[in-house]
Amino acid sequence: MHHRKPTIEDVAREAGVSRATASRAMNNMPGSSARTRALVAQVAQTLGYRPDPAARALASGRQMAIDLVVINYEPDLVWIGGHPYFGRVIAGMTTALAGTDVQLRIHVASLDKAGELIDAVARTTAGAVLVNVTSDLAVRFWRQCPHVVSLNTPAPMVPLVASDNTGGAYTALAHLHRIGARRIAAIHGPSINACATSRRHGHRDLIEDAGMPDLSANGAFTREGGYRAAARLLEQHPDIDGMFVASDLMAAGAVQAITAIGRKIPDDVAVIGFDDSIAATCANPPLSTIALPVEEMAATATRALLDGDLAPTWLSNFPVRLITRQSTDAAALC
Amino acid sequence: MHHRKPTIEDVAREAGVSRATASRAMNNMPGSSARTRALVAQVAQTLGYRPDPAARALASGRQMAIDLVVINYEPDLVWIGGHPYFGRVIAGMTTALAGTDVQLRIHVASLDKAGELIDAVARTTAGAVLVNVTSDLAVRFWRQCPHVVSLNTPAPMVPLVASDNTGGAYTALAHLHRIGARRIAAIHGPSINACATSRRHGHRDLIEDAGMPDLSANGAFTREGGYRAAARLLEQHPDIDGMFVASDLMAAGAVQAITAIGRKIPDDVAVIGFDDSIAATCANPPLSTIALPVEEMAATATRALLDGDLAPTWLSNFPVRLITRQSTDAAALC
DNA sequence: CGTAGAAGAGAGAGCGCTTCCGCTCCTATA
DNA sequence: TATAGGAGCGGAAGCGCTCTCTCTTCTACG
Repeated sequence: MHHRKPTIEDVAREAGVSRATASRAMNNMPGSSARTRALVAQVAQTLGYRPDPAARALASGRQMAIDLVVINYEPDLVWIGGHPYFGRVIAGMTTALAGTDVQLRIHVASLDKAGELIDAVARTTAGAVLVNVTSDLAVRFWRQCPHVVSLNTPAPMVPLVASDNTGGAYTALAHLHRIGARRIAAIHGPSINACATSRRHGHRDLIEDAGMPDLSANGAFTREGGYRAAARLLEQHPDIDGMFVASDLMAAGAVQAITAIGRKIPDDVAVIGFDDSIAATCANPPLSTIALPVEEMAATATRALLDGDLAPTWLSNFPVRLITRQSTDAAALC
Repeated sequence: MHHRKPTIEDVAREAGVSRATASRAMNNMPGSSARTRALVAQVAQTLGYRPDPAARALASGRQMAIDLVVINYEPDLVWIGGHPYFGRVIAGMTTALAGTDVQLRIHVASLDKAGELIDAVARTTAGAVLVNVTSDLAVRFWRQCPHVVSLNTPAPMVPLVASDNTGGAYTALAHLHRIGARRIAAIHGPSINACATSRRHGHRDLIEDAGMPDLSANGAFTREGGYRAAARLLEQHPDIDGMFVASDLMAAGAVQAITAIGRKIPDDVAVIGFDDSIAATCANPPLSTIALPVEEMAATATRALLDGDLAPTWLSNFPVRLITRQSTDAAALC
């Protein structure tokens, strides 16, 4: 037994055939008899042979990989696990990649190591999707590797797949207004986040159009952030009858804060979230929200990468959709 | 301008140096002057040169990748996005991989394509973590590539990283019993799922020990499943004063069903979930639950793969932890 | 002025695999 | 029986890169 891991050469020698034949046999290619095929398979098995993916990729010229790069602003990596968004992105990319032999690789880094990661991935990737990557880092990536798409975060020159966050926020607030809410509070996300900023704009647009006061608070995109912000707002403005929350996770917290002080949802306070993530359906009552086609967006980005048709300023504004549940409509089904 | 993508050869020629020099310069290796380094970088830039990862991996012998294989039993791939578990697994693996130059690749397939995927990945991987992969498929994988760890699903011979699901369920039910619940209903997960089965055992153990009746229902691991099962149970057994639900996602649905008919949580019915996923904190009131160290388990599995110390029957039983929130303790902080 | 030593650059041998090309041999057909 | 066609296999040329070894040149010191 050698120490070195067996190569196809070893298999061929042991089976008494040529490398070419061994390769054909193991890959079930035409031009190899069932007999040899079995023999080679047998030898490979006993030798514990595993083809080297790198060598195979190099020789055959196929086998690409697309990279998903996620920057994590929170101190704890666990955040990734707690956030429903990434799973949806992965699901979308996986769908687009199904059937191709392109692999999906995941890279996550905290903000302080983001630069390193960006450079490392950009050097070697055949194409990448950027999630949560700030504008400047996205540009840095693009300069090293133009084969990249940013998800939801615009950056100069970098191809972008985005959804209509501004319009979504406007729609959400319009819905609250339509069902009669006039004292509508808003909880925004961190301004470092491009989506949060767009949603803020949608909010501003509607309250201007409807002539309503600006009752805003800010928080991190977490349940706790939503809870605290909502509690504070309710204290400052006891007459609030509607609440727009820029993320379902925060909205779930807001719902808890509202019921904790004995207000009824939606009768006393109607609440609407954003994202249509799992947090929206798990909240109690379930949250009306704005659905983003995250999977579809991720799939589109991936397909663009595969096809290579990335116009320099290519941009795609995915439409969002209002979902009505019990947090704004008591009669909605559960 | 050639059609073919530029190789290091092209860069070297264009820069008037040898391949070796170009390689050294671009990889910032010692033995190359700042002058050449700049020149080569410049040429590479204008040529749009991107090193071929496969060739590089082959030549250098480094660059591994670890694969995460997920089988999706639900009809819709979106499920992956909706389920908090996978994000946590990825977070754990990422943590373990940080600092190494080992890549993380993700593979997802539906049940009907699972066999193909298993074979394809097993043929080429340097090591894999199996999530949600049934026992027989895990064995099939292991036979082709013993460098594998199954997460939470035991399979003969396949190295396993599991948590104490049975003990967790017992603990959860004991907690309900301790706070005074005597008519405790249970909602179990699908029996195809190994975790669900273990939790079922924990439930059976406790109701036997405590001499309580078996008020059980089954459902898929979804919010809807939990909602329906809880509604049914409450109708059949109006005197229920506690509910053990085998997953937080289902428990979030159960909470909605309970409050929908006007019962108070935890005063009328105390509820406890399982997983400590995001669904637990988003529920209203927030759910007491059993926390699984999913990230830690995934990290352990990954490290084992990296180190290569996989004893054939290696097994690790991670302890679970009771988390108390308002669904069993009205006084708990939010 | 002579020589040791270091530093920079080039030649070339692989890494492990796929695949094109051509050879042999076996079978079916005239 | 002669021969075309095809199936099965081996030889060998790479795929694009890294890295060791060798050679050249340049600096520094006696």
